[in-house]
Amino acid sequence: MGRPIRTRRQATLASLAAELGVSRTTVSNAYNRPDQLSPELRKRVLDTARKLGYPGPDPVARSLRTRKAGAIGLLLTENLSYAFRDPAALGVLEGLALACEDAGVGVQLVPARPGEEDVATVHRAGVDGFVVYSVPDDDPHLNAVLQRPVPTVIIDQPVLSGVDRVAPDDAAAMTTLAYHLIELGHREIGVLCMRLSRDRNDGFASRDRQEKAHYHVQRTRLTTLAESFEAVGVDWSTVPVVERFEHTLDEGASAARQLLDANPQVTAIICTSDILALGALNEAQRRGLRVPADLSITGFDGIADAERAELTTVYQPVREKGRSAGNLLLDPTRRGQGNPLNQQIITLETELRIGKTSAPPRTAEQHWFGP
Amino acid sequence: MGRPIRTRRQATLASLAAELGVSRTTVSNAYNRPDQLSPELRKRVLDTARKLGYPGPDPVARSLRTRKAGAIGLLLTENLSYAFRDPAALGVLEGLALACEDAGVGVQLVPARPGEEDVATVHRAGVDGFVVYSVPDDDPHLNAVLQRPVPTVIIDQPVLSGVDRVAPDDAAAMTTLAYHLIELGHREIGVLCMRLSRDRNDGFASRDRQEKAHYHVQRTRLTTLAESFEAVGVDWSTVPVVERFEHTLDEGASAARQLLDANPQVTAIICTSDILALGALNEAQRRGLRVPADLSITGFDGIADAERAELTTVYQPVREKGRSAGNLLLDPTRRGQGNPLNQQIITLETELRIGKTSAPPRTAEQHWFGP
DNA sequence: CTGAAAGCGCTAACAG
DNA sequence: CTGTTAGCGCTTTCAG
Repeated sequence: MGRPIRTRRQATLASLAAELGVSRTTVSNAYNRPDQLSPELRKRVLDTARKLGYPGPDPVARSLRTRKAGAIGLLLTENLSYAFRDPAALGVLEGLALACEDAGVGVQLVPARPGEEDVATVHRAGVDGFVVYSVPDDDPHLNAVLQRPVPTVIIDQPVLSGVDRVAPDDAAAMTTLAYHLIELGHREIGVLCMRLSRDRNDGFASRDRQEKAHYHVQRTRLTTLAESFEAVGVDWSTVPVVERFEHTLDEGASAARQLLDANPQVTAIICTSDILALGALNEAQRRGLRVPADLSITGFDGIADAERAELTTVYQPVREKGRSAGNLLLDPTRRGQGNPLNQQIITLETELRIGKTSAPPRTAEQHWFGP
Repeated sequence: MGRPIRTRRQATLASLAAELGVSRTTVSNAYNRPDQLSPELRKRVLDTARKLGYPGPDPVARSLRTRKAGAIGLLLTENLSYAFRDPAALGVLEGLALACEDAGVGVQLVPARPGEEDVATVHRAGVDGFVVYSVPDDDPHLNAVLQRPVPTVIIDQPVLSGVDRVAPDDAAAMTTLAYHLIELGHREIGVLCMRLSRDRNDGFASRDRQEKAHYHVQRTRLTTLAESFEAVGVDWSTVPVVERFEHTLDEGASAARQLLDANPQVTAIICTSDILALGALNEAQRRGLRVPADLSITGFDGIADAERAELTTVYQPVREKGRSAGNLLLDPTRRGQGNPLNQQIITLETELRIGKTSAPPRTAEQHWFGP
């Protein structure tokens, strides 16, 4: 028999059908609807398939026909190395993967390089929907996703008309945290935050920069903080806010160093993430500052390491964020998306977790509002 | 104009061409080969596209035509929650993602539920290749992947004829580690290992079970260990090996507890992963055992937390594993895969890292082989 | 620079 | 239970 030996993918559903002398439908049914043909015939089909080296229906062709790719795309901020090191981001990814796994749907990480205009990757992704997580609100990739005629869920992004959204109430959470510190008596504070925009600025962030930040979460946390403290008479323009582009313990430490060098009077450092706070903790220790006696430090996110360190922080259910987003996307009852009237906004609960890194400042009198 | 308002995806390349009065080729070129038509015409095409709500060429149809999906599939062991919590697995994922990002290719996490025979997810994944990482060697999903007519790279799996493979030399690494302990004088040892097969067995693992383990890495590490110690007169059948299905610090601790309760005489616990070792460290501390004075503990992998704890361990470049696998898959010069003669086997370097958790046993004389 | 022709490989009615 | 008929939406020679 002169059949080619190693020319893969020479066999196709049609050629198999021809070889067998049956119709394409029958072969298709052998794979997709076993109940639609006799077991014997099915066996014959499958056996011949094996003999011919036919690997089963081509997934892409099937997707084109059925209009289902069997995967959803995940658009993450910038370099993946960051995403894979950040526990909060990982939690989201895990939650999403779990939801998709339950539905037998794949999760495709769509490469989205920062600077490049290679929005093409978004256009080329064969997926049934997108989840967009924590990208700057002016990211061209986000725009490209919105262009695609598939349902999209955004996580931790500003509300967009007609687009489902999952996020905690960052503003409320931050307000609660702020008042925790305010009630303890802190008025001289400093802030550490993550990158505010796509351009790198490792150092103090002006109020203008804070308000114009393109990372929605950071912007919200900062402006909420400002409002809370201004409500009790603190002039926000005097509050030092140090920004870091990279999100690591070391950068948190160096940011704290920069902050404390310039503002030794601060009694509390509020960080917009646990990672930064943990780094700040290291720096405090290095300087011989006792926490919380000499300095209070707070985080945000509630990652495992924070709990271990008994950090005062805001816990947010990161895994739940991913899972909700996945469920929203996969929910078969929610057809007709893109319709503003049918938009879902899911707000997740957060929880202030008071650890051992916050206490009244040494010199200030306390302001108790309670009994 | 009676155009439907919200019936998404009504516009197609063909309808756009018709509307414009040009050929489909021209429209296609407007998107894929801008240099093949005048800027004016291109602009007109794009403008009309926007007006008609045409979102650009359909990715799936394009994939069918070009025979390129623009993504590679990743088959991971079992539940993702495990993969996303294990630093070694994450390193692999990160490395792979990095390599793919550089090539503008997506990474699709293919859901592969443990027990289920839902190999369908593998058959349905529209990808240009697969990376398989650390699944049991009898996993049906692996088989399904091998069936697909696309290139595949396996990581940390037994060598398979004609399939590219990336892995460290686990045997050599474990031998080196074993001799480190042997030279220190340890003869009474115990072992903690990860799951050996798909069936759960939290407890002692018989030698038979060790040798028949379906997780290649675990099997290799254990059998190598056995050989090394038998070479210096230790009867391996007397060496307690405790297995754990879940891979967490707590399970490591509980495994150590089980081991030490039954075998208080051991002077060293060798763990097949850092996580287990770190858990064992916790348990030692809980019992008031000093490490390494009273008990030596070693890990395997070289994750960040191990370094922080100054654990004696074997470092392996996990990120590099993922990256090499990705590069192998994406290398355009390596066509004609599946050919045994063209098979690539990449062996990664490992490094014994002696930390502060290994020292001579208290009571034994030391056996120096050196000067 | 543009168009016509020819499928990529498959599934989904709808009849028989 | 099986076959016929029609595309899914796109790219790509190859001529003009």
